[in-house]
Amino acid sequence: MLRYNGLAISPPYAAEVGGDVHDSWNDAPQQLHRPRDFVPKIVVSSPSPVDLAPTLVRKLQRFARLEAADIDALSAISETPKTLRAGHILVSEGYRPGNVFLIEGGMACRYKLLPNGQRQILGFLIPGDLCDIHFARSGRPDHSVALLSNSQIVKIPERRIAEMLAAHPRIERALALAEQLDVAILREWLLNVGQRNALQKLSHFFCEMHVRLDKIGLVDDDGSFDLPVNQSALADTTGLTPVHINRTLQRLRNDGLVRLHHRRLLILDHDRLAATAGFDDEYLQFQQCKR
Amino acid sequence: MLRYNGLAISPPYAAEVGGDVHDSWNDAPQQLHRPRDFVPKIVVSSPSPVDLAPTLVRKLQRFARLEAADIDALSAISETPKTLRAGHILVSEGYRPGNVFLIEGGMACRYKLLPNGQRQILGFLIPGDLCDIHFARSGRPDHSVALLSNSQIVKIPERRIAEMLAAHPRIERALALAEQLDVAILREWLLNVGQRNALQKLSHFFCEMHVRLDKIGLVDDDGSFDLPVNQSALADTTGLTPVHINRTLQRLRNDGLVRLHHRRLLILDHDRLAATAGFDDEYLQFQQCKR
DNA sequence: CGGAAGATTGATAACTCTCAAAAATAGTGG
DNA sequence: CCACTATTTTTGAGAGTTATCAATCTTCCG
Repeated sequence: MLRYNGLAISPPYAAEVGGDVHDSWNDAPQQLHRPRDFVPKIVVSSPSPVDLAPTLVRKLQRFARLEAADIDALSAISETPKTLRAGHILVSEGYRPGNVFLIEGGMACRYKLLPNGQRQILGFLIPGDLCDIHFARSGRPDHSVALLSNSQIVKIPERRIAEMLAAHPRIERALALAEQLDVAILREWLLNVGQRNALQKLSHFFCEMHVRLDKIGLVDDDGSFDLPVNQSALADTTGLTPVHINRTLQRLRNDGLVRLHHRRLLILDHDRLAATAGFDDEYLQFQQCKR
Repeated sequence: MLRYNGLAISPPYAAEVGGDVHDSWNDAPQQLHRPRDFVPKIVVSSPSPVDLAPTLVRKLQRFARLEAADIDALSAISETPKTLRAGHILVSEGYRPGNVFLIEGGMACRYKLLPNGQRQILGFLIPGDLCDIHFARSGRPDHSVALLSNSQIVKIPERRIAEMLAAHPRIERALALAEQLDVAILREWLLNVGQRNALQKLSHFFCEMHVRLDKIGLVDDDGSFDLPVNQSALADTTGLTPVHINRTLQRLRNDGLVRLHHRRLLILDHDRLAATAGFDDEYLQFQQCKR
């Protein structure tokens, strides 16, 4: 039952169990294992002063009709992103971050650890996602956030966020709605982990990431996208075991549904994948401004 | 794997699979099974005009320092509660409710259904809980809410809620924080269902309900409280099977930890229960105004 | 090339599920 | 108030999915 053997818990997470990371922004990368290169496939954002936080603006426009002043404000709070390495811990459970982080490129995940080292991944943060308005405003975070790949991260001081929200109610509303979507995803995950079998869990996760990344233009024409996870991370996402993930992955591969190689997922037959998952993207369609 | 045999899905839920309930406020009770009496043990609220929505005010005061005007506003929107029967569906997935419901007494649960009838319970609503600000403001609900026991429910039109929130930012903030707590609970549930074994899952759920109900004064001196669930509901809460819940419950009982009788849970040894669950109530302590 | 992390495989165990039936409990109606 | 019925709880046996353990192979990076 316990799984604290170096497989499930990669060094950066294990290190944190007794750690006391506060603001690791300028730290040298913490991970002991080899860093994986972040290959910005679609978003080739070498951010220029005129095009700051493009991912955030694009995302929020799905939830509210932003005006020029709003977009200016968003640009004003967005510093140039900094590239942090895979394994970097943005938010550590119990320690008030004091900052909000914006994922400009790359990927991160929320997770909780059990005292014995078991890890449950609670969600994935993709470009445009903010982490975390509420950590900053209230209490200590009840979970941690770490980078899955080398990622471009914008750090925004808590105070500037607060000022912006106060001055721009449309942004505040858009963020609140965006968060509602995150909660809807969380609910679907509970259903996924609680009720479906291994094959369904894994394929459902793949379908969800496909839809989410497709919305922000990170899926290639051939239906492939970056998914910087190893099989342990998939295990901690679905509540399964790395070994069982391996075997389930093989089934999906042999059935001609997906291929996961070089931290990229290729969906070969989207319809059949969705069918085996029992996937219905309705819960992801929550947004105010449909186009 | 499938479980659509009358055990897991009680009639009211099964009936809803193909149903189209919108506003069932004045409907005759929908459930086919025998209604369970709601015995208001602690809250003996025969609500008088001067003491409306006491549960909501008390709850929100945990999250913000409300002033007299705020409390007046809360009283103003609160009609006299109506007693609805166990099984009543307050919110039905996909159908915009148009109202917000306040649980004044009794208990309800959020849940999602799979096409084959499997049900995952997503959370419990206890007195003082509101359901659901966000359903009203945006999109269609992605899950349903049903009463677990005969309950006293206040119906509040969407528009009145919106007006109140606009006029009383402290209330809005308190509600937002209250919702953050709900999300923290949801995250802990995902950890629970994903990573713990049957014994831990069940005892963790019991610990959580104990803390939540204790905060609002619904736990007796002897450590017992109303928990209007059958073993199928516990199964759908934890992602287990009714049969396995039964056996796990027996273990807890034989170990002298809890007794569940007449829809009341008696915790015999709180410390040992928390120990077997690996329960840490930190995630439930999220609140702005500690006293 | 060397070493570490990750993926894969095989054998075995364990937890949890399924099925089916019996016992107990609670609400219904005469 | 008692019999009657539906629901819920309990039990047993057996099956199945998933976990565990341990070794090997592969890949990646320095």
